[in-house]
Amino acid sequence: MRTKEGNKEQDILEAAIKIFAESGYHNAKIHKIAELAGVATGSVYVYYENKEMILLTIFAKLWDKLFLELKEIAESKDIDAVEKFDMMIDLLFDTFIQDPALAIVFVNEQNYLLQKSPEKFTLYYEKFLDLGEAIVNEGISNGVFNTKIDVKMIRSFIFGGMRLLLHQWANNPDSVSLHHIRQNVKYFCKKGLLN
Amino acid sequence: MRTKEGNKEQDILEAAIKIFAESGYHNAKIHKIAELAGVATGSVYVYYENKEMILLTIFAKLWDKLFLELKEIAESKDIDAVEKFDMMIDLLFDTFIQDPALAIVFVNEQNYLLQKSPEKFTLYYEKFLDLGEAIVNEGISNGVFNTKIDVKMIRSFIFGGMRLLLHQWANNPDSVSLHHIRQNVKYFCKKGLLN
Amino acid sequence: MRTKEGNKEQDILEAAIKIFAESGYHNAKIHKIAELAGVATGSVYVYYENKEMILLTIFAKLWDKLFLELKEIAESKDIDAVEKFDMMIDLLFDTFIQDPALAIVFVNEQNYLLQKSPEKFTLYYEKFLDLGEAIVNEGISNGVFNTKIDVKMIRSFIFGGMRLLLHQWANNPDSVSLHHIRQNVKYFCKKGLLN
Amino acid sequence: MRTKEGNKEQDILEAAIKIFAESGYHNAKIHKIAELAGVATGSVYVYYENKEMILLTIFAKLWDKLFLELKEIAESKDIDAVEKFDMMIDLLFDTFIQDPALAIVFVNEQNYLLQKSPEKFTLYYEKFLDLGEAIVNEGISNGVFNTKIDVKMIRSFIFGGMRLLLHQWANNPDSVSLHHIRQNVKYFCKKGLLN
DNA sequence: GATGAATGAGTGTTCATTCAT
DNA sequence: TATGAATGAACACTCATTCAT
Repeated sequence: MRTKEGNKEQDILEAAIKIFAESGYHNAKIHKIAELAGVATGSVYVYYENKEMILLTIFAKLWDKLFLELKEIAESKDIDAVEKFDMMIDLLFDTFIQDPALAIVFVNEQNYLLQKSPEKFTLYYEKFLDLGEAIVNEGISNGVFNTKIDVKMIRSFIFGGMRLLLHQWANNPDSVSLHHIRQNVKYFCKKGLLN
Repeated sequence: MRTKEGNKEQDILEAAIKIFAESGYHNAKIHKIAELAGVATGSVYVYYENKEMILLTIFAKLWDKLFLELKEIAESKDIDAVEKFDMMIDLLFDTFIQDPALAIVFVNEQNYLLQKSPEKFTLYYEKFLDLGEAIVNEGISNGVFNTKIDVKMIRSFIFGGMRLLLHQWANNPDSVSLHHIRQNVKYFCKKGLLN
Repeated sequence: MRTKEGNKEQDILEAAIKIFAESGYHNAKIHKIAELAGVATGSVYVYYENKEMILLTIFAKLWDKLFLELKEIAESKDIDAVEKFDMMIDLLFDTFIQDPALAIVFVNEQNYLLQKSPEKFTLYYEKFLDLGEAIVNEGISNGVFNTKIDVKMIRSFIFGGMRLLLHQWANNPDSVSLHHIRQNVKYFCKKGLLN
Repeated sequence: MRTKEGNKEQDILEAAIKIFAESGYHNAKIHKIAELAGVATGSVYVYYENKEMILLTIFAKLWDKLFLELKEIAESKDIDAVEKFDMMIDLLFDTFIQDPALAIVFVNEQNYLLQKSPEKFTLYYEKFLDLGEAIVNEGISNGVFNTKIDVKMIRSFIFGGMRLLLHQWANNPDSVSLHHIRQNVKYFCKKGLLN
């Protein structure tokens, strides 16, 4: 039989990220993804049920990775809540710094997926946000973060703020230093959160 | 007095906001917009060059309105910077509270437009953000806001955070009180900004 | 507005009959039908929901016409059952003699439709067969047709026999005289039916 | 002894009959046939050149079998023509009673093959019909069947009639007794044929 | 301006067939 | 022989846009 040489499944996913980032999900053509991945058009459908499943897989893998890494941070015993918060911000920035195209797809298409197939999707990302919430709650319990804020709300606020900054950076990586963005976000958020 | 034609132009725009909110820009059908507006499909093209121009017009009007209202706030002599900041937050929330469908379109499609036709679009929205920046800078000059933050960055951060909260609210208006969101945002941001 | 000139709906149907007859329903291409009808591909879908609906419409019109004409025959007071039977045979032959392509489509695709969408289809054709059955029953009541046969069965038998003969004729109209076929069918069936 | 390979060839054929009966030839998927046969998709092509050859093989085997059995009947010295006719009808009914799926394929796809590849196909089935014709001619020579009918025509008529009845039965075997169908067909045909 | 029938380029998806192993 | 991953040509159907009236 003709066997997989290399990893077509992964090649297709990476090609899709690039094409989705360039043209947006709705204007991306399957045959362009196949071309970039170096496979035949039909092969895309050997690995993915349809176009939407490609997008869903991109997000599932992203959120899974983020969740697992944040989990390790959140469960560390010898790190205080403030530092954990810092590390969470770093985790997000570091993830996208390594793959700006992924950052663009993430920023542009997350809402679409959320509206189109919430049932397949919400889980992945709620789990991540829940961990972030836990970190802030830990800080509140320890008396370092103040009690006046609604954590569920602020976690979304911070997430949304970072998303937009990432978007601006991913579309024009040379105009701002990601390090600078990161410092500002940390400073601003911690000032808002600390007692 | 608005002529009959003027009404159609507006009817189409309002219908488009609803349809775009429901289905997303890319899945919205022109004939559905025409139907909802009570005009023939072809009439849409009497008033708008093409589909994208409808979306662009929605955003242009929105940002224009926001800009003009924020300008009035920013230019008031007898209001201090902190209060101006509060009023800016209120302006955004009040605008979208009156038209949740508009809020959804705004949140979901802003990025698309920004990427697709930045030349036609960026102006509108930069002008608004510039005013917001000016308010914060005023606070810094007056010594009430701290100097450690990069205002350009934080204006985007705050904007992105509010956008996501609005999105969650617009999709499920009953789950959270907009008043509650607003209080939290104000509290968190001012704590982050104040000296 | 661009109005229908001529009768595109009918043109498409006639083109479809020809293309279906030539290539069979499954190998017929919509764009070939459009081409033959002298319209754009998309126009086919202005008049017909999809490919299957074209086929269904062909059959619906055919059976409707046959039913109405047979009804007139069946209800005539001054014609005896044997003559009505003759006229029924003539009706079928005359219909297809006028449109051999229709005969081919009818013979080749009736089974497919019957299996694929019986709910939309059976009605039309059952009504025709019921009338044929009534004619034979009338002959039985009058004592001219014999009582040993199951009319429901024989009506299908005769129908199937005629269908195959029509098929052979439609595919090769010059090889046999339809008049000859008709005489034989009438002779054979009446001999089988008469007391 | 059948080799393993021989079994696969047969397994595929039997699976194809079932799948063709269920979905129709054009909607049948090769991979479904392979699955049902318990072989890999590619193996189908080890035994059959292509999809059409599978169908052709089904018919070739069927007509071959029918031909051989009818030949034995036709050549019997001590059976008269009328009885031979009866036996021919029985042969057809008995064949399909044993394999209703085959009956469905036979009825639905015979026309398609006839049109698509007459050169590869007509032979098989003409030979069978010729034998049937010979039986009727024998009856005519012997003076038991009447001379007014065109035998070539009536053989098709009878064949077409039986085909439709078989189709109705195969699709709904419980609604009618095949025995009953058979009696009616024999009675009707012989009455039509006899002097 | 207003209409809506007509257009036709465009694309996601299917699936018979191939072929390296 | 046997496999099943890989292929890519093919096509039904969509829909933004046009334009004759």
